[in-house]
Amino acid sequence: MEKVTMADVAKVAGVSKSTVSQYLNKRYEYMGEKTKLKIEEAIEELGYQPNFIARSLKQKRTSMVGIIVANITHFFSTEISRAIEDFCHTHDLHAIFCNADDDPEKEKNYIEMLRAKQVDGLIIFPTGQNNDLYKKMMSQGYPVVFVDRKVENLDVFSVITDNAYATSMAVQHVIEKGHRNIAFVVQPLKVSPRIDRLAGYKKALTDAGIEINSDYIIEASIPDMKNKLEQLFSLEVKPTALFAANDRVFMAVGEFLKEKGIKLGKELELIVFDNIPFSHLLDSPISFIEQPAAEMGKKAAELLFQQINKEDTPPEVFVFPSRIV
Amino acid sequence: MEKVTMADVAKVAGVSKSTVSQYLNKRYEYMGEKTKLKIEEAIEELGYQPNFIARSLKQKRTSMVGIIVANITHFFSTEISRAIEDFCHTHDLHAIFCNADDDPEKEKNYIEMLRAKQVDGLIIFPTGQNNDLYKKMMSQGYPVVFVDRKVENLDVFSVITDNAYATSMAVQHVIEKGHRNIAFVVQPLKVSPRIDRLAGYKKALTDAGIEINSDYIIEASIPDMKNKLEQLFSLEVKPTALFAANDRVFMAVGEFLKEKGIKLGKELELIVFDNIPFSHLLDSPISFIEQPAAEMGKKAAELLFQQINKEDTPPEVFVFPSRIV
DNA sequence: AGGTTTAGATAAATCGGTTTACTAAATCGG
DNA sequence: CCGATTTAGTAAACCGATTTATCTAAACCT
Repeated sequence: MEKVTMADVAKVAGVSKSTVSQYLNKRYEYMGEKTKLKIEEAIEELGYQPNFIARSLKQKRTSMVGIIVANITHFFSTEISRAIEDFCHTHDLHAIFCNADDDPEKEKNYIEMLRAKQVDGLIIFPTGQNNDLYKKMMSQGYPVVFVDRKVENLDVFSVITDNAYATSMAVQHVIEKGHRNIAFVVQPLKVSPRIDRLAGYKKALTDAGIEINSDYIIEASIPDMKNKLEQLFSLEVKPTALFAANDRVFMAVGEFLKEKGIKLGKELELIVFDNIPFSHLLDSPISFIEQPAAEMGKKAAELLFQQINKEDTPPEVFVFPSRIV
Repeated sequence: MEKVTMADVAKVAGVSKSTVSQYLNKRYEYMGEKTKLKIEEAIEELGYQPNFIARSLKQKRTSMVGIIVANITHFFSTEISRAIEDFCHTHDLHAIFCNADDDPEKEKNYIEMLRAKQVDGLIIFPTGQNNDLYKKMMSQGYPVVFVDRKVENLDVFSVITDNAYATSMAVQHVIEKGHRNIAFVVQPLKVSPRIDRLAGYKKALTDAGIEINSDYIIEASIPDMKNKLEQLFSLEVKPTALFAANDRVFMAVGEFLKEKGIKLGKELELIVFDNIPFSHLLDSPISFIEQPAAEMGKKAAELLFQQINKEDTPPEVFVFPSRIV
């Protein structure tokens, strides 16, 4: 395979390892022109490629950051990831993405493996179920930023959206259009955005003096969703509007409606909380709440970068506004 | 921060570093029960986490593989990535994803940095513009698998779809429906799938005895596409069917049609080559050619795994069938 | 008893760089 | 011309593990 090491280069160039190292690190302060050239040539001749692993071991710094995404096929996540990547690229950091699949076990696994790999910091879309581990990292002063979801009782940099507010505004909007029977469909309330969105929904109804009807609130996992929707739409008073709390819910609802032949717009008004790639191509009149994924990703990366470079500021939660489209 | 090393554990447990190492690597062959326990306790007490970097340096093996994706926001890519990730996860490999943005410079950059990081192998969606570098890797016997695109004159494991065949079948299908004026829209013909799809389109027309009209073939970058489409739809004989060579093209075309108020189905038949997340929710009658992303990703990962484990088989190209939906 | 196994553990070399402390030669001011 | 300073380069320690060759003490065998 390949085994050219710094020692080989040194030998060929007729200098010491140290000098080659200086050269590679561009410490030219005290270095003769001829030496520089000789090293350059030797590197060229041997096709030498430095070994990052060795360097990292000594420097205790890998220039890598880990990103643990809850679901890599979720469009919002890839948008954020993309932004993080861009930032890292311009700051000489390398991003490693992992997919935790919303599974706390996997999340734990990845956190541990990334730390074992000595990544310089972590950006996490937390499952929220690994509190001890989170706390341990905080107390060790390890650089971490949480994205998309907040975790209670934890002093950590976070980047989220105003889930409750945006939802409440959107629902209020629908109420103003004359709707009274508004359904809210959500996956199990395990993470903060879902909880906050439900809270926003309830607030909007309450503010408008509409009673909250628990029949209209569906909390189910994706496989169970169809059944629950079946129930919802066999109520004697059917909903005239429906709020899908995220894109997966939207997909499930969309499939269901298509199957049942329920027409959007006339029979049912639909609001979706999430960025959807082809949303503007859909001709149905669906409202979307879009989160500023790019800005959020950039911010998260910035916050991590600051921590890695020991700019000591107390953890803060950054809330970005979502907008209704 | 954190600085517990194996030496610390050894000291606390009252044994030598070597023994601790054996323990961690589960070489229990010659190890007393009491020693095992002492080490276990010491690790627990100190909260010791092994340093992967150090291990990798010695073992010359990082258990990491790099995946260089052409475009991370491309749904097809994330589906493949997901499958690769799954495979790696079950085989104790860790996947690092990078986004080359279809930029040969970035691609080169990432290849070099991943190799410097000593990843055990690479799965690449190649830009096709770094032939020297590809060749170098091949000649060094470095484990590599190409995905989605093939590169000429290069003996390398590849996983692709039958682009020409699938396109040709789809176009044939449209011809059977009675269409004669079929447009083909594609981004610059820089990578093999685009070229092959165009070839498939031409073949279907020729086979059906339809003359190829170059006015109906649009090759443009996404920003230029709108203008070109404008031209296409101001021809005196407008196309009645349109083949979008991938999802980006589809988006551009979709936007254009929406703007112009051109109705799909009646005025224009649309065929798209690519997996689209919400395709089944669109009520317009669009045909999609879907590639078996999950299988392809798995296969690619398998091929890489085999190479890493030195199972010597000559490079092969695996062609997966796409299906029309 | 004396020699051979064998179980259990270890010292030391190694991986490929970085970094520190040190030396030798060249330059300089007076 | 001498001592001080600057310039150029090096030897050796180090980072935190793995691995090999070695060692010891007890068990085993005639």
